[in-house]
Amino acid sequence: MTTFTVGQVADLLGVTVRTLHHYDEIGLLCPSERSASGYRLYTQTDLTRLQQVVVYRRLEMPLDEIAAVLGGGEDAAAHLRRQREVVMTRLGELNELVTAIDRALEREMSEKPATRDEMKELFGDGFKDEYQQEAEQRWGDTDAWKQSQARTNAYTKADWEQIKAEQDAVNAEFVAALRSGEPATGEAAMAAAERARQQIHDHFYDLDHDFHRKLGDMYVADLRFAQTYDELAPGLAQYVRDAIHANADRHAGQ
Amino acid sequence: MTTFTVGQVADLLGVTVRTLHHYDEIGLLCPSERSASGYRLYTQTDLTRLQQVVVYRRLEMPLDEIAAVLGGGEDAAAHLRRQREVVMTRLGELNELVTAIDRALEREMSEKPATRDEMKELFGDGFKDEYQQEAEQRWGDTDAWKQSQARTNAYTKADWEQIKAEQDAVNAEFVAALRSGEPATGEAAMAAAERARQQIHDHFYDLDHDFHRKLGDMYVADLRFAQTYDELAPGLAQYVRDAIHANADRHAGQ
DNA sequence: CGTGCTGCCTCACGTGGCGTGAGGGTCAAG
DNA sequence: CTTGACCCTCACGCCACGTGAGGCAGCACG
Repeated sequence: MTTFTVGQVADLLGVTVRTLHHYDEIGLLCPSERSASGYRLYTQTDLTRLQQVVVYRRLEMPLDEIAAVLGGGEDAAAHLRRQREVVMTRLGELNELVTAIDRALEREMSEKPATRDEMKELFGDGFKDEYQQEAEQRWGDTDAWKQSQARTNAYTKADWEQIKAEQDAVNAEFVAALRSGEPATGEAAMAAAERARQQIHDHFYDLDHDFHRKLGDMYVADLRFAQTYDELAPGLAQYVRDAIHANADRHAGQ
Repeated sequence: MTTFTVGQVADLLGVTVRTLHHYDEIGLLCPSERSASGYRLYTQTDLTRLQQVVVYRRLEMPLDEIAAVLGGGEDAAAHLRRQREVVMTRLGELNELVTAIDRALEREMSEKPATRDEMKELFGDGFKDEYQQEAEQRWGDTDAWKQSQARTNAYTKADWEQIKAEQDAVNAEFVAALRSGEPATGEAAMAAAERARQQIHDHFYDLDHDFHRKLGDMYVADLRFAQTYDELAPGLAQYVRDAIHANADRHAGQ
């Protein structure tokens, strides 16, 4: 029987000598022979087994699992099919990784996190430092505030543009509903209210229907909000507040 | 200034507390404040930095390199491109591995016709009896269907393995073309489309370019096909469809 | 027969990116 | 004033080896 020493095996299968020692240590692949002077001697059978190990290893399967599947007494074809499946899923993961990198690259190229000036340009008078400070004083120690700060901090200019667009869209829905003469308790107004809530929930902080009521009340009570709304359409602030309450009632009733 | 404790940060960014401790230890991300009692307090600046770290980590970049990127010049884009290449290389390796496994499988295969169970094992969810039946209802009275049935009945397991491998190879070509940024009307994409057609033609039923268009359209229209393709790469279904049409156009023009 | 040179052996510690306690302080709620 | 959920700092464990150190084995050359 022709046998091979560690070095030869290492060259043949593209692994290091240390790796073979390691596999021997943990009992994953013990050479079936030893020379008189203690040299490891690998037979053909050892080689085929090692071949399997190498394939599994390239799939980043942990060694104990490899030992398990090789010990399971399956035929070679079963191993190969299993290996194939593992490779394919790994391929999928790597594909996702590539697209993730691509997205990161894209963002790196065009849109670094938005600066304060860019925000002002976007939101105009609606975005004021002093207002920010006041808000922090009022809400600063709440979870919602922290969550909001954490998220918005990472938003890029593009993100903000999209958020702004969504806000405008929802506001347009409110205006349309109001203009059409539908009451604030109507289906369209409630749908808009729900979308408004969802949007805050998605982009800023967890917001349930109960807390949304308080926000709605504030839109009326706080002149700066009321003014912003009423500039879009007279009476809109109150209308939005009522729609929010109606929507919250509906979800509470269910 | 709003600050966050380890637990909050961990929840927000989906890492463990120990990881934050580790990043602090190695100096990759040290919280810029500490409470009187020694609690780590992370500021928003820390959060944005950590977010960068998390992103890079998802790309399997070692921590010291991440430190280099975040600490050194602003050349994050270059690093991302390098990472992309690394991942692409691994993708290539895995593709080679797949074909190697497929060749090994082919050798292992016996000559007996494949059973239904074996087919399922091979094609996974892509092969469903109900889908087979639906296909028969839709196409059962066409020549193509009969031809396909006649041929595939005689195929051995080894045959199926090879067909699957060929399919995967063609799909890989499409993915590569898509990734490279080449349009679906490009040479590589059209070549892949032609190979796809040729393959169906060889293994299943006579398929000319005109009918191939309809198949392509179905890849987009039928969610089951679209999903299978888009799992390989987002937008692949549409890309394949367009490549098929472009290829058909070319052959019609000649 | 000695002298190198290469290859093999066995310890045994190092590495990266954390996981997993141990032992003990801190903080808000009840 | 307790209780339970957090937080702290060590410090060792894990995997799959890498990387020597110190010492035989085997073969060619002088």
